[in-house]
Amino acid sequence: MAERRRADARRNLDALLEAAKAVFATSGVDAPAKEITDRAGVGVGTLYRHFPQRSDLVIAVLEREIDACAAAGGPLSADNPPEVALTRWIQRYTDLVATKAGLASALQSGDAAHQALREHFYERMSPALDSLIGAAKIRPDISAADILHAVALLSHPVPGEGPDYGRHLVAVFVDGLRNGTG
Amino acid sequence: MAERRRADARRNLDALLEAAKAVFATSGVDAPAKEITDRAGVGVGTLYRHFPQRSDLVIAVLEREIDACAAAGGPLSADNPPEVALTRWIQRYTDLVATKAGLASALQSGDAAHQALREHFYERMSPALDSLIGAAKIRPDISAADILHAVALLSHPVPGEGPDYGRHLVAVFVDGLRNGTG
Amino acid sequence: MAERRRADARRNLDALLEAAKAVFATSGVDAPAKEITDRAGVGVGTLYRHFPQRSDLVIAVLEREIDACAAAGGPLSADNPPEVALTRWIQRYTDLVATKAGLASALQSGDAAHQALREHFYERMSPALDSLIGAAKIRPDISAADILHAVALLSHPVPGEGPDYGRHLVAVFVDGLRNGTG
Amino acid sequence: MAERRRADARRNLDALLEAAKAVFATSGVDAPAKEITDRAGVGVGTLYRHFPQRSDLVIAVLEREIDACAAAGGPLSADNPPEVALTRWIQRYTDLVATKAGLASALQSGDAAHQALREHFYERMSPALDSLIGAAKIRPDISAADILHAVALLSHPVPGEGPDYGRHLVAVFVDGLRNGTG
DNA sequence: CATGAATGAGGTTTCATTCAT
DNA sequence: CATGAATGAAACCTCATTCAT
Repeated sequence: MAERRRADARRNLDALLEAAKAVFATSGVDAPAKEITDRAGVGVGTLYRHFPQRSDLVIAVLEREIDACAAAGGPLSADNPPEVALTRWIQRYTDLVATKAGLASALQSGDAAHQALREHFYERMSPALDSLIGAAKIRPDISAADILHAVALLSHPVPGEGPDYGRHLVAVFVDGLRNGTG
Repeated sequence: MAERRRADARRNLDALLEAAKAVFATSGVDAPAKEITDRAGVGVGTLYRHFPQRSDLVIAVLEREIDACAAAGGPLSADNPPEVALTRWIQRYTDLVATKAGLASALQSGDAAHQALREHFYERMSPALDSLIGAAKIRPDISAADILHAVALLSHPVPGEGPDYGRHLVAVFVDGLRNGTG
Repeated sequence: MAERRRADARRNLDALLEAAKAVFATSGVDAPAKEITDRAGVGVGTLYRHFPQRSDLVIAVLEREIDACAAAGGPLSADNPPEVALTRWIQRYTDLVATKAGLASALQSGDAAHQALREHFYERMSPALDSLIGAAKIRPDISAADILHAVALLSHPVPGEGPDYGRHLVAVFVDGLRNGTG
Repeated sequence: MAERRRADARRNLDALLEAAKAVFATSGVDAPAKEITDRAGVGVGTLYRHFPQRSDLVIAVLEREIDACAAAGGPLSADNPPEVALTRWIQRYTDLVATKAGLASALQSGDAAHQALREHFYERMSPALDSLIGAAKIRPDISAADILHAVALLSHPVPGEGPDYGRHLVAVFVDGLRNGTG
């Protein structure tokens, strides 16, 4: 009985995460709560029970992908020369930020509702990027946090353009990272 | 006589512009209309009389500075080698976008309410930057619009940081412009 | 000098009446005051000086047309057989009501502000219609006032339809007038 | 349990319908939403939840009576000769429109907010009247919709007169229906 | 633990009316 | 007498959030 309850709760939670993922992609992270709960087929109360703050939901939705991206740093630096590893990882990171509509703006917005997300995000990403930076040679006046921040900004989706546009701008920035050392 | 009345109207209009400038700086360009009118000491109707669309107000607040920035391109390219002129102008542009809180986000938001601002902005800035690009040698896969867009993104104010932070990131991007494809 | 002032005032008043006539026809009697004054090329204050209450303006506008319509009865009955004169006059009256969007409601509302209009309306129209009715043969249980009222209602403009629609319905009613006598 | 909640909701909904009915009768169908919700003792949000469009509320208020009137056509044509059935039904329809304040004006107003009401209304009434028209002989240039519209107009309540006045005018119109073109 | 109806603050926009010039 | 800028009440609609069931 208690198990059944837990199973139901789990199912609701999964439905919410799935729905939120889809809605965030189309309407951004500030989409109305109702849009998410309707799609998940649950009441709004259920959303608020599981995710009292909006960031809680955003974090939960993106957690796996954030973790996967952070974790990709190890294999990349094991299999590639440092510069290549860094470039590849930034590309992966760019794709993450560019394709998860709303992530970029949530990271950059001053909104207190996204504070927890920002903290979580940088906590995971900074160590991963730091070890890549340590191996590769980049200009010393730029930190991991700087890169994370800059790439997130440059990856902001642009209405008329596809995700390649952000990658293009990021490539210029990455070139600049090497350039300054010369 | 009619002059006197116009003086009153002018005073209100100035108060509105002043208030909007201040409010935009603290609360962004999407701040509630009431916040602006209260600060200006006028009724909401007065705001809507002068600025029916939100963009109209944003444009009015920033117009002089936008125009001044665009106009600075000529003297800069007359007095400096092309590369220096370009760099200096981008610095000036960075300062504009970075210090006018809300401008950066208004440019990047897909919000229809800011469409007129975006058009006005790019109409002024693109020609100015285009002639600087033509003289300086930069990678050919980047247009004036790309630079305007990227710098606006990188200049997004960051809560904990001063305006130098944006300049720092922009400097890296500008270094990347000089590279071919690395 | 005083004459010049009076001439100017008269011109403004005429412009207001002309503008109100046009605006009432398209936007109804509750159209924004600004719409009328803009069309007249005067300030709103001028409107309020001449017509402190909205009904004052409605009355002034409609009085002219009512007088013109009532006056048309004489010539029509002089130049046509009685039945034709009646039909033609009702057509003219139909056109009056159909194009003045607020006349019917002003006549029908219990509003004391429109009392003067109602009195004037029936004072002018009833004799005109009465002499036309007297010559033509219609059922005796219907008075001039009944016809004026019914036609005004049937002439209410219908969004999707042209003025012919009202004329069509009125034609049926007019047929009913003859029919009842048989 | 869920039943209890639904009972509350039902009570609110009934209160809204009751309040709307009363308010429509005194202030017309365009009365402010707040006037209705205050009278019902609920928040505005509750009104918008149940009736997103103004027409939805108007329809809900009048639905039963509209349906009852439409349904009366069958029995009438079963029990009476065609002409009598048509006349009786139009009388019944006249009473409906004349006594439900606001219905007549909502039907006639061009307001987009009442579009759905008009559609609902004509969807129900047209078939009922059509079958009565088919049996009775009336002039062919008049459709069911024309009659519904004309009668609604002629039934507009007149301050100084009772409901018989509208019936009188409608009777003339109905007589006109039997004529060809006179 | 889930539900979803209810709330009501909050934002926008429109206009009738006043009144200083 | 004319002007039209200013006012601010009023209406609309939307959601985030609560809480009784």
